[in-house]
Amino acid sequence: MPPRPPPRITIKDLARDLGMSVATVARAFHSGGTIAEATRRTVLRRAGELGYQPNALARSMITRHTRIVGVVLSDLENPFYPQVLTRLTEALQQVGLNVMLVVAEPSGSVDAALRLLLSYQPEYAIVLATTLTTDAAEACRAAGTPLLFFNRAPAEENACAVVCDNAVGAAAMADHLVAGGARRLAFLSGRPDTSTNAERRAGFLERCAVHGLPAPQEAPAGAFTYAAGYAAAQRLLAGPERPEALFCANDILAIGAMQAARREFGLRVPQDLAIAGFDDIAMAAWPDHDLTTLRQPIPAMVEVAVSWVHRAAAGEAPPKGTLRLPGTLVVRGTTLPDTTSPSTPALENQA
Amino acid sequence: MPPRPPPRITIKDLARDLGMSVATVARAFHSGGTIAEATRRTVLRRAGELGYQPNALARSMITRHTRIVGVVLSDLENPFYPQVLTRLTEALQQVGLNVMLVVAEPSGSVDAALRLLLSYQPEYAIVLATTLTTDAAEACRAAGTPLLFFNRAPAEENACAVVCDNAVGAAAMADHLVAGGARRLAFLSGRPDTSTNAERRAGFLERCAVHGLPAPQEAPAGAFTYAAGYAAAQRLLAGPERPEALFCANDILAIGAMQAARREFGLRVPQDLAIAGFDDIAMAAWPDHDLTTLRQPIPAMVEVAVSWVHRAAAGEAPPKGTLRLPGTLVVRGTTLPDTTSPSTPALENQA
DNA sequence: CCGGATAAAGAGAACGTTCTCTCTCATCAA
DNA sequence: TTGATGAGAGAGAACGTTCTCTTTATCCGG
Repeated sequence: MPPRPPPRITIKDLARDLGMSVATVARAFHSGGTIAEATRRTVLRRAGELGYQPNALARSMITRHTRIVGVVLSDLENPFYPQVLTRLTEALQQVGLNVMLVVAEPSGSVDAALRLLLSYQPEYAIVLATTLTTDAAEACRAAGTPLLFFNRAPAEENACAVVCDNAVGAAAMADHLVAGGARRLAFLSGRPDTSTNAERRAGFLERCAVHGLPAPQEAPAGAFTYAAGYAAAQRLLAGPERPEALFCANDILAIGAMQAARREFGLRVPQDLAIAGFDDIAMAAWPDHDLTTLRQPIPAMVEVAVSWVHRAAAGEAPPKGTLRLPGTLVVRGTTLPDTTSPSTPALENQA
Repeated sequence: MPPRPPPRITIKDLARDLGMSVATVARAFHSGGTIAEATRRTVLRRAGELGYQPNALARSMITRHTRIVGVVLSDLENPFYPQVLTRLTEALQQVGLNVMLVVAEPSGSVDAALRLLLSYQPEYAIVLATTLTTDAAEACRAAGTPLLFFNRAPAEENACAVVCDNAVGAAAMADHLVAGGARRLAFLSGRPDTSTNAERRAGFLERCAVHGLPAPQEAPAGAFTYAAGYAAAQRLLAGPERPEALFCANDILAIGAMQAARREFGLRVPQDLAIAGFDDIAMAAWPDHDLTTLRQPIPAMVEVAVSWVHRAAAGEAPPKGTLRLPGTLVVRGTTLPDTTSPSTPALENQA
């Protein structure tokens, strides 16, 4: 048994110091309740002097609101997610919510960590960049913690998710590549078991069919990493029918693929091979990559997520279903500019 | 006032269901205390069926141990820190500690967020990649929360910190650049107010003096970003005396600088200009960068940090002072290989 | 001058645990 | 048989808050 740390100053100490009752002092710290303005000021001033601050744990016990939001995360190596995590955390902090982080790396340790998280009675759990096992999801349900999937559309019907509209974005990218003159397209896929990969692929292939093109070649990278993109592109480009344009399931893959095209095959991008990604991570805008991509609407996605969490903390039931927000096509130097007249079928949601 | 969520199942419910006292059920869940093995199994089985799990908040109230560790973070855009955060969080999870995240972005909102964190009575606060205001540090002291600086060596005497030995690492890099034949060296600095920048600069300049070289040129980037590195290198290389080797305060700066050298001046790296960084982020190993750098000993740093936190949770006083762990020189393609005989003064701590 | 509002403050229960005592009862040596 | 022993279980306080209820002080119309 670990020994106890020195006791911190409590509301009782403060009340005794001020010669007031505990109830009065407590009233000074939260909005409801009737207290004279002068008294409140006295209490707060003295609290500041003594360095007293209400114990959030004790408060949470009785209010049954912890103001804790769990964030479950894997794949922080993909530069897209640090950006998301930063913005999400900041936005939650802004409304007085605290983030408890669970890193769900490779093995099945997710469940243990999630269970630990749930024991802190988080008001919401935001799952970033990963899906949960059935057991884990069930544990959340049993604990009464609503789940919000961010950037993943889970298969379950009554789950709640915020994602970029991957299919529409991928279709827009198909349009752009075709408008640049490409006829032989290819798709470089990431982790096959992710909704992001599946939706981008489906949206892309479908749009290619609409354009009357042959089915794009496919290069499975298996993971959303630079190395996987490099290797997959190497295999693809060594094939007999080299594509003219390559759409990658995300930016990191695209950057890896581009490097493979340049180094291993001496190809010029975009003249010999147009390359495009998805996400618009910061790196995509660097001059050495200058990557055409589809920007995910992170601010909007974060805003939606935070507002749902915030409203749930106020008692509102979380919405069901998957909300798809439109991304933006960002044309840079790795694809050819549109040459055809804009006669391709109109497509919504690109702004 | 937000309405109360539906009540979760408590230890009382479980005790009533089992026909046992609350005390007996409680004993089944923690190691101390005397309980028959059969009883414990019965309790745990039924708890599993009913989905009961002890409320960590209530437990923390009485044990005075929250098993919460605060992690204060800025600059998650620098790819070095996601890696650190991931490993740190995983390691803490492994020993049953939970991470509460505070993002301290630009403005003075750090203090508010930190105060919110402190109200959850974290057992430790790990400050990553940033320093705290005096007020914030004082608030931690008053709250009895020990502070651990990670990758920052604070000026205060009695602070506790784990860092890479920046000075020794920078000196090793100076040796390497000199061994490659360079005589005109330069240093590209990041945020001037950070200990990492100051120590790397000092170690580098000092070692250059030991080699009898003229004082290196200095290019202030002002921030640890790609864009800042690009711009600073552009200014530096436009000057009259172009350096032969450029040591950058971190990898992101180096990658930006390298791109500026290639694009803006058509320089070949390393023949016309050798470039080196610090950190060894994943990107440094990519073939398009292939950056010589000094690898920070993240696993060792994390291990030390976690062991301190873990021991503090067991009641041990946190150590004072700054622990400097040696990094590793990683030679890649952006610097010339050693040409001189290894006659330079010996330098410790490079393994 | 009185009775009833109303504002302000106090007393004590409650939240869901763990901790400290106390009690019961089987075991066992003498 | 008896008393000491100890394992196992129960009762109730405690943690630091907020909530509900009650009490006290103040004001005002009639």
